[in-house]
Amino acid sequence: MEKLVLIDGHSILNRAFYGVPDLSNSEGLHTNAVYGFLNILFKIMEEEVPDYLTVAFDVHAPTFRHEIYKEYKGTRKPMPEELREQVPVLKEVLSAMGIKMMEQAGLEADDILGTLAKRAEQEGMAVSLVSGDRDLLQVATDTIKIRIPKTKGGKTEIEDYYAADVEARYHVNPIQFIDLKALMGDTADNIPGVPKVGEKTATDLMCQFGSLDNIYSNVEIVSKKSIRESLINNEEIARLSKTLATINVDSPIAFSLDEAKVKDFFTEEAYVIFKRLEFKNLLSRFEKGVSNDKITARFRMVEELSEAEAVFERAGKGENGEIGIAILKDESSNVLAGISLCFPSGECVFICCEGFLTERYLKGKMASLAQQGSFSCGNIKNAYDFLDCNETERFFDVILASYLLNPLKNDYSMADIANEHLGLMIPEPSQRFGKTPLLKAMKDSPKEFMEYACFLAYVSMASAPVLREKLKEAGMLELMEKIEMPLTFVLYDMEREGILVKPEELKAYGAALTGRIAELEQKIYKEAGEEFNINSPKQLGEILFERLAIPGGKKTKTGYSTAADVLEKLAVDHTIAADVLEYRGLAKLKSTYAEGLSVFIGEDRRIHSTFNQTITATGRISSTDPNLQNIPMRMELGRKIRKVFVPKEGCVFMDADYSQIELRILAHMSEDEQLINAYKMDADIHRITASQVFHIPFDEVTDLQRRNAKAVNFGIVYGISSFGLSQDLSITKKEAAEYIEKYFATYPGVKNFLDKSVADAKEKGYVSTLFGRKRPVPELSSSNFMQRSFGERVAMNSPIQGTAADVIKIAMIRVYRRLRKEKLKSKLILQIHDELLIETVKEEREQVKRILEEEMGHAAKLSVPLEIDLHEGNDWYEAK
DNA sequence: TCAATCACG
DNA sequence: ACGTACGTGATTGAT
Repeated sequence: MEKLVLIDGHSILNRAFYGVPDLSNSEGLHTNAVYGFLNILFKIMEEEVPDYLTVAFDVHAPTFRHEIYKEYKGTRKPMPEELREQVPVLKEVLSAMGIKMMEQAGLEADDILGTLAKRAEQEGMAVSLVSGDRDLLQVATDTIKIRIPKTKGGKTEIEDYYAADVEARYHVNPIQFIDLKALMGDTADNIPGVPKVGEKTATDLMCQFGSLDNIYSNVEIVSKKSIRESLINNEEIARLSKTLATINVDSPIAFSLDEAKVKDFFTEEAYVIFKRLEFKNLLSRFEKGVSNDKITARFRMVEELSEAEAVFERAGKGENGEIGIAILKDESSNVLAGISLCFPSGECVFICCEGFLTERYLKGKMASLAQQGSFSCGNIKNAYDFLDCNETERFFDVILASYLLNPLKNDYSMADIANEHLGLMIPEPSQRFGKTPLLKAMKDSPKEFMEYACFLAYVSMASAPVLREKLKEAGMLELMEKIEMPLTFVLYDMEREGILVKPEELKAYGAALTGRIAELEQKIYKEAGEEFNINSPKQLGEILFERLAIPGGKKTKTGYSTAADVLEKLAVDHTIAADVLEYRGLAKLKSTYAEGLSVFIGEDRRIHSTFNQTITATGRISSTDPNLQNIPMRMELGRKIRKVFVPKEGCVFMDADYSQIELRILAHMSEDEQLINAYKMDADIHRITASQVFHIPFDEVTDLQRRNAKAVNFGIVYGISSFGLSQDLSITKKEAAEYIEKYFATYPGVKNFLDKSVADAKEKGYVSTLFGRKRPVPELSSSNFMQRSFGERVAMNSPIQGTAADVIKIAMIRVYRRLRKEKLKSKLILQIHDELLIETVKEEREQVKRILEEEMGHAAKLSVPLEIDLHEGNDWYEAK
């Protein structure tokens, strides 16, 4: 039987766009959607080997659906620019590959596809219809198969539906599926449904009545009153929706099967385009061999002890260049799958953790190997369990390097580095193995796993010199070698140490909240006059602003804002708002802290957070699982949680935080004389600011003036705007603008510096810290005012916040090294942006205190002193 | 998976 | 005129 494959062009392109991570060629053209589309296309072609192929597109022209329903959106919902620009590119590619495309004014792709599918079926052909859109299910039959590609855990899996599969999944046949959709509606296409009817109800109705017509013929026997009424009141809508949802399988289309005949895709023309789009691994399809083959040919698996010995011996002798390594651990069980090594020659082995090659053996070998030679790998912090060695100078973390080169990405992967810095295309592990755990993947497909493991080591080896060169060019090599790399081991050690907590007291803390929460809950229900979910902003908004009709209207795009600042205003006149605020506060403490933290307490009664080094745009570190950088502090009740964090037996906590580090950095970077002098006075900086800005003697500054000055100081660091300041101080925009003007008149150097930062960012596209860390500011070239303003604030803030991050990182490394050098047992265990917490052995108190003062105080040479506040205590509460 | 909220610096 | 402070992460409810 001959076979026709039909593809819904826009819908698959759309899926590919959201399923494939951002990708651009060197011209800055986005290519991820086209790339993803081609991958799906090739996969389908390999599976189906069809005789005919056609891709259908929608046209930018109204269809009959718009004529009968003007709100109809069809598939023309707003498309992000990054996707829109890829549509013509895809068409160009398909045309070069000799693939038949169809589009016709007045018809949607659905109608073309449905019509062609039915015609082909009548001609006795098998049809596969590929779309991301479930609407097409209505044309499924025994010979027309609807194929819906899904990105499941990164892997493209295709769901197939013949008519029987539709029934199995939706309990209705393909024809009934139209009625089902008419009842439910479709937000994407702006097709209205019957209110109160969702998938569940619609399915029940269809099962009972069989069709929309039949439902309305017997509407009086619909059992649920609310549903019955909704159906009766919305009959017109339901019928209209049915018309809109019905695919026209009898469209007037001229179609020549001959043009759709599958030919060889890999034409000269296509080659040129693929090359321009930089689809390197697709290019290989034009040649005999695959380009990755040359690399993978030198990969091999090691399972024998003798072989492993030989590899380690060779690695131990040192090679002419860095050795790439990768440690493959199963995420959930933390069991070692194996280790891969890649020699500078490109020769690469995966040593399987099996038999005589035990975890302990491999660990020992790697640890001794780490004593000498140079290594590169990704996420080295996770490898230190195997390389117990803090000589970070010889190590190079390619993931970290790639973060420094562009700190704005959401994630960093070896596949990404391979693509960006080596021009290779290798699959992400999720694409190879889906959600299968590593250990299982290794057992299921050892060859594939070996290739994956070796690629990790290979990419580390091959990309390290490239990345090092790029860092050098960007002036960030020293930042990498002197700060980021040494910090990896400090963070590793902090994670390993963890912080001791008292589980019983944490539990008691949570229990103490429960009573009051229940009390408030009842009180709020009573005030509202009904029970509802207080945690739902949607329901709360409806209660406050509709049921109780409290003025204070809309704010967010989805509905009413019930954020704290809104409720605080309402609380003056309405007890319920005050109660909700209190409830929220307590609920937050209970869920996030009391209960949230307790699940992270280990068998050693300590919490081991993860400190992430490649998350923030500015260079700060972040803390997750759990986040120990946002433990309550500002409110007394919340602050009490800190009492459960305690030093171990024989220790005290010593906590040191920089005093206004960001403002001091501003003083230094701006070289503003007045501000520098202010800091040399060694007095309350906000009071000095108030005194200088408002021209009042220092001793006569009122609390209000000080508070205002403090807000301005904060505002400056955030990238000042009169609106932001006016919000913070509850004053008018005009008054705020006056404050800012006065501030700038007092500190002209600051104004100059901020202006220069923005101008610099506009010119170069990035801003830099004192230590050379860069942050790109792409928003500055946006045509959108909002985005551009944001870019300006970022340009003002990032050098300051980023330099502060650099400084404390330097301090951490210095403190860490001093503790080791002086052979102290005290441990650095937490960093909270401008603060370090040391679990200090009691006998070492004086030494640790001196170390903190010296190393933090001298971490950077600024034109103003770096002062720290030091506190000691028997728990974290006392030590702050 | 996203939006809203709120904890921290 | 546009409509906002900078940087994070966890929890919750709704889709």
